[in-house]
Amino acid sequence: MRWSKAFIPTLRQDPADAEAVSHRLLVRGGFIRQLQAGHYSILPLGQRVRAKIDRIIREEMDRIGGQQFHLPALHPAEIWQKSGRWEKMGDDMFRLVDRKGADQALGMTHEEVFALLATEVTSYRQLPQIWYQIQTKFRDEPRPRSGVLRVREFTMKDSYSLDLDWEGLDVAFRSHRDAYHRIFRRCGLEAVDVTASSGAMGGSESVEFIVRSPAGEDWIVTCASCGYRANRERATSLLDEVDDPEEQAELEEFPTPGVKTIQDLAGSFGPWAEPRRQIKTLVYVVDDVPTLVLLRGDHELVEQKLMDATGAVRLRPAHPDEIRDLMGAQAGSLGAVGVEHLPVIADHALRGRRGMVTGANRDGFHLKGVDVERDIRVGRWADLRAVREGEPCAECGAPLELWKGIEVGHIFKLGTSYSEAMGAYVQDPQGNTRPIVMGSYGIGLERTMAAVVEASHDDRGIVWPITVAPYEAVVTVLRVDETSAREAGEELYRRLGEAGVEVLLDDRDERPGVKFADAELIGIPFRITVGPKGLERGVVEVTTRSGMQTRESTLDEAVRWVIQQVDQGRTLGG
RNA sequence: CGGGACGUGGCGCAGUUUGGUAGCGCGCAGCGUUCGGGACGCUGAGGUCGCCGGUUCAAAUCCGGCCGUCCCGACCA
Repeated sequence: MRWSKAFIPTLRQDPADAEAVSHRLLVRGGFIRQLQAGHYSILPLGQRVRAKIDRIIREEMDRIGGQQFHLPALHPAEIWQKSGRWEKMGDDMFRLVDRKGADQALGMTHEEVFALLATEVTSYRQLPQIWYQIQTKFRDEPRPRSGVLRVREFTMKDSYSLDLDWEGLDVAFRSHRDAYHRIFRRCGLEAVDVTASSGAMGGSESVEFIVRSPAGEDWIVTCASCGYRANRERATSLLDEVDDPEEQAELEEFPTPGVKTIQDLAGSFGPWAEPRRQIKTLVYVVDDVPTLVLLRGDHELVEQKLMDATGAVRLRPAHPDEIRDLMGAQAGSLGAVGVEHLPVIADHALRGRRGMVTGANRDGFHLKGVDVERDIRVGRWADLRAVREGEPCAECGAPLELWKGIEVGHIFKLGTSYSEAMGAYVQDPQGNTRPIVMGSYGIGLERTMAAVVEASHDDRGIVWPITVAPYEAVVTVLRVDETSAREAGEELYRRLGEAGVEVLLDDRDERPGVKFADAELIGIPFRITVGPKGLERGVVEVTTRSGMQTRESTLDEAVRWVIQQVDQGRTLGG
């Protein structure tokens, strides 16, 4: 491609709306443009990058026996009603009505459609199967953000495994896990697999692939000592020693005027009211049922854990007026002591605690001497609290680390819920009819592209790994008005192209600074610079984008070297 | 959905407080001089000031409503 003919709209200044590095650089470099919040046009450079990621994914999916499909993006409501997700997906699903008045949905994921196709698999002899597609997904995200990291319309590789039994699913799950590691490694990413919550997907077990980045939205807990790693939605840690008083204390109400927060209370009274001696009482509406959620005063709730523990589909904090109606007091003076009319779910950290402090359900009053088991009717115990940095690992006791990352992939063990819902059964060797055991596996392509930028850039711009770079080399011609330079550039361009190198010829009539800055911004791995001055001495320059080292060589040697480097680089991680 | 900020040529911004001719830098077009790290001169094109309504002799500017975008919190590839 000749740069003079290419549509590569680079920007000299950072776009005003872009905060995240990948957003900033992908817009500045002319890879993407926004149409509306959460919807981006992929420009030619971005398309080339995505096509490379697409290809790597297909190679690795095919390697584990995957077969590629292409399914509709518009679905009849019936299939979603059948699986129960027409309701469950709520506002996240784009819905529309066709001219006949039939309800339609834009696909957020394709368990239903694939399970429907799986009804044509009728014998265990046809199993296992791995089916996949690379296709557009639509999710009406409440808050799209960070450029292409979180959008409402995106390309996903989704695959589905079909097996006779759970042992088969284990195999499919493991091969996907291995394939995902290869995919991300080939994209130049270091992705960590962590145990995660299954969320709206349902199922028994799930693993996320996370790339470390400050632009990420997931908090990850890892242990350097034993290798434990989990999303904070699932992570646990050891609790510190409890130093409650031995003897039973009397329950006693005491005035706490003006006290609204855990901190207020701790500050106004002695050590017996410190946060870890308090019971935090939250009111949540769990699938329309108001519920008290209890945590230790210094602990923070993870809402996903509450959803997982209750199996809830919808969860929200109660509104202030609801709280007043239910509890007779405002947030700040709430407690679960004596509460009979609401379900109470409590975090494990409160088990067996005594001498605790909590709200009295009377504004300006609290209770002390609370014995959790004696005074509170806990309907259910669960792990609800957020792990904090430095807490001891539950496996080995070493201090845990907490960091932010981007979720580029997620794999789920689904089980039989979708096959049962859609009627996908096979006969086993004994002639019994059994539901197909399914797994579901996803990778976000544009998000992967953005994650690469997040992980690989410098103050000049993007540093693409060769495997996903839009072009592998750029020939930068200085002084296109000078015949010698122009002809040498054309020759380099031709020879590299003939050798199969994806090469861009910067034949624009621009000053050197502009050309260098653009080539570095869009992150082409190798640059050959041709100018009249060098040519007088018979040399060109070869610059490596990562590290920005430059060396002089003859034209022949430069061609040879770049071809060799590209060949080597393409096999990265493969 | 809660909180904050913003909306003025393709991009980045000033002008709004105190109503009165729509401006700057970059980019773009033409010509010339330059050109191995984002050149310079001259000439020129390009704007419903997010939208609707109100106040006023007069609105980018004041008032009301709506829409859009970004950031922070709850959701996911």
